[in-house]
Amino acid sequence: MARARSPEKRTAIFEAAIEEIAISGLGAATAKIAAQAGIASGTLFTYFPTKDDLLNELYLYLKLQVYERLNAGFPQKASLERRVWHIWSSYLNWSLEYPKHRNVSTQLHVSNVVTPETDRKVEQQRSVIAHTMEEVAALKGMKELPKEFASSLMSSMQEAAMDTIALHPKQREAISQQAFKAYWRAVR
Amino acid sequence: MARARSPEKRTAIFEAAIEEIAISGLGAATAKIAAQAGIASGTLFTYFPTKDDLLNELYLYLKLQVYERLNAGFPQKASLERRVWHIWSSYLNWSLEYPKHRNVSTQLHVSNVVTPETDRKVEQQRSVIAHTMEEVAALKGMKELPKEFASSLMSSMQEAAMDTIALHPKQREAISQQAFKAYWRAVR
Amino acid sequence: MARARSPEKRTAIFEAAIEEIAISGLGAATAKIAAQAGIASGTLFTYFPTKDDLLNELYLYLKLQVYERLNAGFPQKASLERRVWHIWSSYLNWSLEYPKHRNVSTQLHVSNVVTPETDRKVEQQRSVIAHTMEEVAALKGMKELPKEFASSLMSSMQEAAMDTIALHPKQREAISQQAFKAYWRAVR
Amino acid sequence: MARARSPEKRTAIFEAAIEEIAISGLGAATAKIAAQAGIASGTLFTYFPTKDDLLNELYLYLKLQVYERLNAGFPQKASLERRVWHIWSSYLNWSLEYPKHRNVSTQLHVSNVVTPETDRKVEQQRSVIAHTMEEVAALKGMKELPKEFASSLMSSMQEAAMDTIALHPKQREAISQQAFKAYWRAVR
DNA sequence: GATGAATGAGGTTTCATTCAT
DNA sequence: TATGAATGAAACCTCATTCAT
Repeated sequence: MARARSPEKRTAIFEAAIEEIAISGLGAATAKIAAQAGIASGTLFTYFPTKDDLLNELYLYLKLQVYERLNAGFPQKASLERRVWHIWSSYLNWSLEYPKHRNVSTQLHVSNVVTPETDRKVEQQRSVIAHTMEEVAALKGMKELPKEFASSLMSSMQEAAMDTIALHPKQREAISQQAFKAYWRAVR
Repeated sequence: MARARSPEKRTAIFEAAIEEIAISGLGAATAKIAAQAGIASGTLFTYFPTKDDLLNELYLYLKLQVYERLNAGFPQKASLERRVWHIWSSYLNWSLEYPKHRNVSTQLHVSNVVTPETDRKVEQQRSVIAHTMEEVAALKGMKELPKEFASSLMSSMQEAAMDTIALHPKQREAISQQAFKAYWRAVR
Repeated sequence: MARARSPEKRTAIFEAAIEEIAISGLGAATAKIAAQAGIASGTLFTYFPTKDDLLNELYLYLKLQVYERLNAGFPQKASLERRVWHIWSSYLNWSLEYPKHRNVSTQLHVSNVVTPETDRKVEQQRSVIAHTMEEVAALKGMKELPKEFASSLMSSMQEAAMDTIALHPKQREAISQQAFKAYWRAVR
Repeated sequence: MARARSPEKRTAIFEAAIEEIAISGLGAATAKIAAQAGIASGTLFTYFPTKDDLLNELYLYLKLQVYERLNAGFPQKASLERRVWHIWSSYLNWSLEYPKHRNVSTQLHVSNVVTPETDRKVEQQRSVIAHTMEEVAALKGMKELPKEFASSLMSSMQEAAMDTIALHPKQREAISQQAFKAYWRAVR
């Protein structure tokens, strides 16, 4: 499959897919996605051979976007707590800025369309935070638990924080900080 | 009088739906669900006028099942920590015993098919644990946060625990207990 | 097919069918007709073995009702014009009183569900007016035309009158009389 | 550019619909219509989004065909009687040449599927004959009646003529002329 | 490469009819 | 006899994908 010509169109398809999937779920019609992206329905298939391919690449697109955000301004030399706070707040802010992106990301995660191959590719991009999270996993609060738990715990606690922020949008910053403190108590 | 509508068949449809949705997602065909339930394709629609109705009632079915479990043997008079542990372990055990139920419950939760009406009905059944969770929300670790956070945090930490147990099934009991300790540190 | 017990229910089914067919056309569901008639859906089939049977008997029911109306007070000994006027006005009044009945009657007439057998039965009831209409067919205006034309002409001119009355309901009586005069000019 | 939507296929669908509806009524299956038109079942819906849309456009198609016929060779400058005769005979000939078209046109007219919107579009095409029919409405026989009656009367008398011709096809021309004379007596 | 008409399998839902109660 | 749950064929419509232009 020759890489398709216009990267702008590729991105437009992703953004259109996010829009449509947020409304109609993963059953969103490719024709609607194409229309929303401003291209013909057939054109979509010159960029992605299959709807499943689109969905997998979309998952990658969403995840990489998050990791790029985490990389940007990552305080390599700061204390562990400050580095973890960077990860925490970067992801939380992304989720709150792009609620549809997060929703679609979750739908894809829960569904069966994401292949192990795709999961592996995502995993490869985690390197930036992987080292930091390993340090967290070695802290007293986590050391009796498998090392994956610290990461899993962070994302799930962020879910909780986001749900709460959704109900009290004005207290966004305070909730983010207090929830992080709770996380830090749990892991330390 | 004609044949009465059988509750067994209703349940069979729910269980069949869980089976099929776990495999194919919310797009699972009603015809397949009916076949799996051992009834004719049309019969499904004498129990649920619409696929969306089925999905909403299925969500209720799943949630109520969990709440029943929590009620059973709830230690009303025990210490707060013991009561919270009951909630924690009851839900975790249910999820691990019925992984498909949990998966489907999550798919429904993330999707747009669950109506506010259904959500309200679910909320009504939370009374059992509501009181206990309010006590948790008043603890030092949570009192700076909106009161919904304590509940939200528990279910999200359970997600993390379950994900970890999925990777290390043999350490199930240990992970459950350690993760609960982490929760308790976070809220206390 | 043993004649079903309750004639009231039979009539209720006919009236319900008229109501439903006027709304949804001949595709009206038997279940809806039954519901409208206040009986269970299965019961309908103890009165009529088949939907087509119901439709045929309904056609008969509607036609006989009209002929009964014509018979009532038919001025056997009056002049031809007065007798024709009786037929004209009786039918017109019936149609205007029961517009749904007329509509359904037309739908059945145009469709393919009415069997020749049913048509023959209807024909048998025409005897009352048959003699009078034969006299009309012998008038100067009609004698160059096949004898069926005079009857056909009358019903079609009534259609025209009814359409016009529908637009000008207040002039009902005047239109009826003027249209009859036009008819009489055409046939005389 | 992609394949253009072909007017031939559109027409083929209309003709197929006429064929099928003449046999099975308005309940004729879209799949059967598509097969009869020589296209795939789904293709029908690229031409008409809905069965109801197809039916409405079909009604328009049938009506416009008639009006085109009336326009062709309309003797603008001839006497009123000759112009009315043109309308009379054009429509009658069309109906007799295409009995299925007429049958379907009637079924659609009686049914509830034709929207007011469609009726309005049909009305717009009447301009050709409108002027002539207004002259008829001003004649002595019609002047006591609302002006719509003259038109309504003509089409209903044609119905009568056609019914009679159906029984005596060999006398077609004679019946047409005699029936027209009867019409003329009625309106003059 | 881009387009969008064409395809037909498959999805949800309806419905006449049957039959256990 | 009356009931209405059960049936499954068939209806309408959607949609991923192909392919002529």
